[in-house]
Amino acid sequence: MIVKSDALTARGRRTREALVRAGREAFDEHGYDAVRVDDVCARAGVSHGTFYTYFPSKEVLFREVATAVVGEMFAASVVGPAASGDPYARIEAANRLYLRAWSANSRLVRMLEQAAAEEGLRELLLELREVFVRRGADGLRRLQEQGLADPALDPRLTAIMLGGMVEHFARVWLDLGEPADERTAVDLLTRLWARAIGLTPAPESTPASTSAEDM
Amino acid sequence: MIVKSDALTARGRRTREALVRAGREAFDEHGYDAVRVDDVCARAGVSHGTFYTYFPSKEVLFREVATAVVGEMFAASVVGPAASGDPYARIEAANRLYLRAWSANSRLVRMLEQAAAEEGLRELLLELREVFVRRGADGLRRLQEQGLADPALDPRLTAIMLGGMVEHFARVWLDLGEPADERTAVDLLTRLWARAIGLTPAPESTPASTSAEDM
Amino acid sequence: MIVKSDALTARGRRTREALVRAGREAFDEHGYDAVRVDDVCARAGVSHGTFYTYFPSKEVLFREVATAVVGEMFAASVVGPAASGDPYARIEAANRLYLRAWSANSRLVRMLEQAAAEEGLRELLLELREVFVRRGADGLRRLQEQGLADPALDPRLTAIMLGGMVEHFARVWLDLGEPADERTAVDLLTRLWARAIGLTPAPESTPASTSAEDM
Amino acid sequence: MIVKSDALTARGRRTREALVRAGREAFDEHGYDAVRVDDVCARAGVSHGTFYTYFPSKEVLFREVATAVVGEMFAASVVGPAASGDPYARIEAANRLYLRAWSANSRLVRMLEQAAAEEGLRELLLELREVFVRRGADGLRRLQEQGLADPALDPRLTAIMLGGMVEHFARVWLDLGEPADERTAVDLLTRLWARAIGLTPAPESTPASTSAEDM
DNA sequence: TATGAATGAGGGTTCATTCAT
DNA sequence: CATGAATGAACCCTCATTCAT
Repeated sequence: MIVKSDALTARGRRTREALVRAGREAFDEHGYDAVRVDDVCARAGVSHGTFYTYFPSKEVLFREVATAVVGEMFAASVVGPAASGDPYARIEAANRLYLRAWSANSRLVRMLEQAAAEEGLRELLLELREVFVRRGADGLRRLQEQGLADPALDPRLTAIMLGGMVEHFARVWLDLGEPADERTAVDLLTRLWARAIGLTPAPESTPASTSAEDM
Repeated sequence: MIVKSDALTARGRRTREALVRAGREAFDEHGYDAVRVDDVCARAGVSHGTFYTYFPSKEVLFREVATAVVGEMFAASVVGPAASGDPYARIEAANRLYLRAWSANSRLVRMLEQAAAEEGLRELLLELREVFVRRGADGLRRLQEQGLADPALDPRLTAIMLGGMVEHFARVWLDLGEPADERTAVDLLTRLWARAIGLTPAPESTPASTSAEDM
Repeated sequence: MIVKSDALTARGRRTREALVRAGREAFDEHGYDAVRVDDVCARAGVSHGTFYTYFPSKEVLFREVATAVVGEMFAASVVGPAASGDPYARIEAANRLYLRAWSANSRLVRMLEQAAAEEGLRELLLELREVFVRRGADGLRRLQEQGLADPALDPRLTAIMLGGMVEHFARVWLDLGEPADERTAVDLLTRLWARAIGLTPAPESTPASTSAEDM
Repeated sequence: MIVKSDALTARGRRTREALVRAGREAFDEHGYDAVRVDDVCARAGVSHGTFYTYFPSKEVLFREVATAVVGEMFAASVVGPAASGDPYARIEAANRLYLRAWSANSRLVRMLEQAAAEEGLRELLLELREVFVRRGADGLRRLQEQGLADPALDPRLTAIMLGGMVEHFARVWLDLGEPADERTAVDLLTRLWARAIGLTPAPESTPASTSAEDM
C-alpha cells in the first residue's frame, strides 16, 4: 500500500524524506537510468522493499525529485528589490541567479529533458522554462515601454534566445573546462544581454555588485 | 568476426549501410537506451546475428552514427564565400547554417550528451562544440581587429555564450511550440548576436538573404 | 544484490543451500560448460532471477562448490590414529581414504582442471594436490629417518608420482570398467607403494584392515 | 558437400591439411570449447565457409585431430630392440617414451577426456589407454614368467596403476612447477616401477641410457 | 572449390516490481 | 511499517552452421 505524505507517522515521514534525498543525490550523480532502486535504498539506509511503501515506482520518485528541484529553482531565481533602481543591475542580478540556479541543477534538468520524451514530465520542463522565459519577456517589455530597449524586438522570442544563452552556458560551463569564474561569466553574460536588447545607456564598466542576492 | 568498411562485397556494404541508416533513425527517434539491437535489425531487415557481423556492440554502432552526424554538421556549417563582404551578412549566414545543423540533429546531440557521461564519446561532443566555438571566436577576433566589434570582449567566452544561444535555441525551438519560422529566428539571433558584440554600424533593416547557402 | 551466507534469514539460507546442492549435482553430472544457470535453478526449484540474488555469476557458484568439495576431500583423507603402529597399515589406510576421496569427486576434480586453465581456480587445484603431496612426502621422510624406506628417494617427487598413481587410478577405475573392487584396489596400490619406496620388511600377505576408517 | 581425403585435388589436400594442423594447434593451446571455427580458419588462412567444405562440424575435425594424435602416441611409444637385454633398461626405455608421448600431448588427452563424456570419442580414449595398459601388462607377465617379478601381482591391474603413475606425472609435471628434468623423472619413475613389481635384482645405480630411443 | 554474408538458437545477466513474513 | 526473498521480462552477445555467389 502506497503511503501519501499526509497520514504518516513521524518515522514514516523521516523514511520518506530520506528516500527523496537519496534519490535526488543518486539521480544527480549518475542519471536516471543508471540509478537502481537498490542504490537509492542503500543510500537511504532502508531495505529494498520499503521503497515501494512510499513510491509506486522509480519514475514517481523521480517525478517528485524533479518537482522539488523545479520549485527550488523558481524560488532561487527571484530577484530581490535591492537591484530595482538600475536596469543593468537588475539584469545582472537576474543573470547571476539564473546562472546559479541552472548550474546547480544542470544534471537534473538534463534528465528531465531525457525523461520528458517518454513520460509525463514534459509539462514540468516546459513550465520551468516558461517561468524563466516569461520573466525575461516581461522585463524586456518593461524596458521597451520605458524606451530603454529596442522596441523592435519580439519580447518572448528574445527572452527565449537570451535565456537560452544563460541556460546553455550553465550547462557547458564546467564541461568545457573554461577557466571563467562566476563573476566573469555573469559580467559577460550581462553585457551581451544588455547590449543585445539595445539597453541604453550601456554602462561604462562593470558595476561592483553588492546587492543582497550576492553570497 | 567484425568486418571493416573496406574489404566488403557490394552486398556486405549494402547491409552495413542499412544498419547504420536504421541505427541512425532508431536512435534519433527513441534515444540510445530505448533502442534495442533487435529494433535496428528489424528496421534494416536483417537477422539478429547479422548485426554482430558488422558491429561488435550497440555502442560501436552509435559511435559510428554519431561520428557521421558530427561530420555532417561540420560540413553543413561552412559559410560560403558569397557572404564575405558584409560582416553582418556573414554572421547571418553562419547563424542560419548553425541553426539548421543543430536543429536537424538536436536529438542526436542530446544523446551524445547522455552517452558522453558514461562512455568515450565525450571527446566527440567536445570536439563538435569546439569547432563551432573556435569559428565564432575567430570571427569575433577578426572583427575586433578591424575595429568593428567591442575589443573588450573575450573572444572565446563570448563565442561560447552566443554560440550556446543558437545551439540552445535549435534544441528548444520546436519543443516550446513557438510559432517562429526559420527566417524570423535567424533574423533575431543575428540581430542579437551582432548587437551583443557591438558590431558597428548596425544595419537598419534585416537584409534580404539571397546568398548561396540559402536553400 | 548479492547476499552473503551470514545475514540471511532461514528461508534465504535454505534457498542458498538448495542452489549450492543443485549446482554441485549438475556440475558433477554434466560438467561446467554444459550446465546452464537455468538448469541449476530448475533443480533447486527457484526462478531464474533468484540465482543472482545469491551468486553474481555461474563461475562464482562453481568456485563455491569446488571449494566445498576440496574441503571435504581434505577432511575425508585424514588418517586416524588407529593405524599408527604399523607403517604398512598406515600407508594402506591413507591409500584407502585417498582413493575414496578422489573417486567420489573425480568429475569435479576434472572440472577444476578444465576451469583452472581459464579462471582463477588454478590455485585451488594446486592447493588440493599440494596437501596430498606434502602428506605423502612427510610420511616418506619419516620412514626414511626411521631407516624403513630407501633414503635415496626424493620425498617430494616420489610422493607426486605415487600419489599420482592413486589419483589417476581413482579417475580411471570406473571408466575402464575393471572388475576390481575397492578392497583389491587398495591392497594392490598399497603393495606397489610400499615396495616402491623400499618399505622393509614387506608384509607377507595383505593384512585384514579393520581400522576405524573403514566403512 | 563434404570432401573426403581421397578424391581431392592437390590444392584441396593442402587446404585440408592446413585445417587439421591449425585445428590441432588451436585445440592444444586453448581447449575444445574455447576454439571457434573462425580461429581455426584464420590460422589456416582460409575463409570461414571453406571449413565446411572439408568437415561437417567442429566435432569431426576434433575427432580427426584426436585420432592422429593417438596414432602418433602409439608410434612414438614402441620400445626399440636396443634395450631388449636388460629388463630394467627395457622398463626405463618404455617409461621415457611413455612420459614423452603423454607429456607432449597432455592437453589433447585431457580434451579427449572431456569430450569423451558427451560424444563418441570415448572409445578412442579407451583404446589409447588400453594399448599402454596391455603393453605394460604383457611386459609384467613376461617378467613374472621369467621369475623376475612378483608372480602375485595381477598384471593388468598393476599395469593400470603404474601406467597411471606415468601418465599422471606427465600431466602434472609442468603444472606443479617441479624442478625435475626428464632424466631425473624417468629415473625415479623407473626405479619406483621396478621396485613396485619386485624386479630383481634392483640395479645399484641408474644406468646411463644411451639406447637408440634417446634423442 | 572458395568465399563471406546471413542465420538464429542459446546463454548469461540486470533490475523493477511483488509478496509473504 | 519494514524486511528481504522471489520473480520474470527484457536485453546483449556468441558462434556453429547454412547458403547464395
